[in-house]
Amino acid sequence: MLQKPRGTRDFLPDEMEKRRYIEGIMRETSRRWGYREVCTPEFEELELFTIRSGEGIIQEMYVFEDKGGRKLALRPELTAPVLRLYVNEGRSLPKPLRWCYFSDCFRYERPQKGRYRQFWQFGVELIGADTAMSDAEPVMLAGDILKNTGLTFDLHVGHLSFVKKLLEGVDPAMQRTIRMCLDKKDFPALEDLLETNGLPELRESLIALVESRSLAEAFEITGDIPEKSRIEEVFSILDTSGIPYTLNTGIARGLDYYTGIVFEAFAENLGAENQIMGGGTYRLAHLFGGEDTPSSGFAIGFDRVMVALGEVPAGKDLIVGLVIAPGSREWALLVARAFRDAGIRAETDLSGKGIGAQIAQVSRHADFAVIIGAREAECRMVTLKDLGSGEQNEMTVDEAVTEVKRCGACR
RNA sequence: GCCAGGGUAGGGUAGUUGGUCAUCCUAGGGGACUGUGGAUCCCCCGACCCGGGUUCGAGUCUCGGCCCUGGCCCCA
Repeated sequence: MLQKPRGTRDFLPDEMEKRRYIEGIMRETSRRWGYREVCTPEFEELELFTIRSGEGIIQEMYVFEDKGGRKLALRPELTAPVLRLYVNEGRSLPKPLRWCYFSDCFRYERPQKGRYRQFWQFGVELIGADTAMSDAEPVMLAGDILKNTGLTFDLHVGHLSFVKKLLEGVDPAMQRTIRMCLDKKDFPALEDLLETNGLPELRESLIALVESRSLAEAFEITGDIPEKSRIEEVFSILDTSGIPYTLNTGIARGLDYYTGIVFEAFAENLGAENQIMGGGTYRLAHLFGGEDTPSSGFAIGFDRVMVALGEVPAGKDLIVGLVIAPGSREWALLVARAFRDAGIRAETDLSGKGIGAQIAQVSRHADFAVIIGAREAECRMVTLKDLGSGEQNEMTVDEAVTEVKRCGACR
């Protein structure tokens, strides 16, 4: 038997309804902040993804050549495509641009809990603004979205300038290695690293910085830095907004295009892959042929959010099953139309069996049976049977629709 | 790429020191049943992950692969 490719998943209706419900919360929250949806191609020129990350990431992407010999890749993320879109089409739009997206991405990696080869990201990009407010907005929006999904999470916010200041003058490759240790809070490895590279004097200040829990503490360690007042303003906005967050000056965020604010969110019960969101301020547009443009954004690992949420009480549809006697089909179709026009999910019998068998069938999943037999068809009525209580009455279609809607409203 | 534990109908399971036609539950389909309930009864469908090896004989032992679940690495 054919199987789905490794690291991919099928979704049955029950699960799709939950996913759409949560997705809807994310979309609606973004809409309320003024973020409008964009969509980019499922695949892009390979170069779009290697241009800043190097050839190394090719082995973790789905790369292929089309019939015209073009080197293409299934998108492994969405920030680069969205910025490419901005450079191609968005430069003459009034700034700032507030964009969001919800799309699938592909990475050729070893699957594990919360990590799949096809996965969905919900993200936003705020392009063309460079103020404390524009630094803070995506952080606040990310917190708002995650909160509205009902998730329990920790939001960590940091700024790259602190660590950069302490590592001034250190070889860039070494800086990255050090930042990775800080990100993981792997202090033994950090000590080793500093020791063997003749930088032992950094040990105390770096560890103190990462452990610091207030801006004042952090600035005490780094001394004055040019971005100080901007950073203070951003965090003061976050404080004023009431969003719960933790200062974390150790956040490294994988690659180097982040410029200032960086933030991440973590959920429980996710095992090793517990990061559900990451973002920051960055500069990318110039790499894709645009002007140097300040931007800021984040992406949420949608599948991880779904895993972390566990059971989601997806709103159950109220279901009406139409029980149709032979000869009443014409009237039944009109009745079905009336229910559907009223927004009610109505399913007609397909078996052609007897009334009793149809009711038995319908009662397995529907809330109401609408019985349309010869008697009802003749006088243009229906019999509405509440499958919960067993009560049934003959009435007009309008009355039946009203009655079902009334029940739907009070559930 | 590495490590650990797994893989028997759609789901869940039994299978002895290797020995009929592989157990049971559930789900699914059909019927008993042409004006009223999810029941019951009957019938049907449906599996040893794949391949080599040992053996008279492999679901069982052995090796390799694939896949699943976690973890490491990485994580744009």
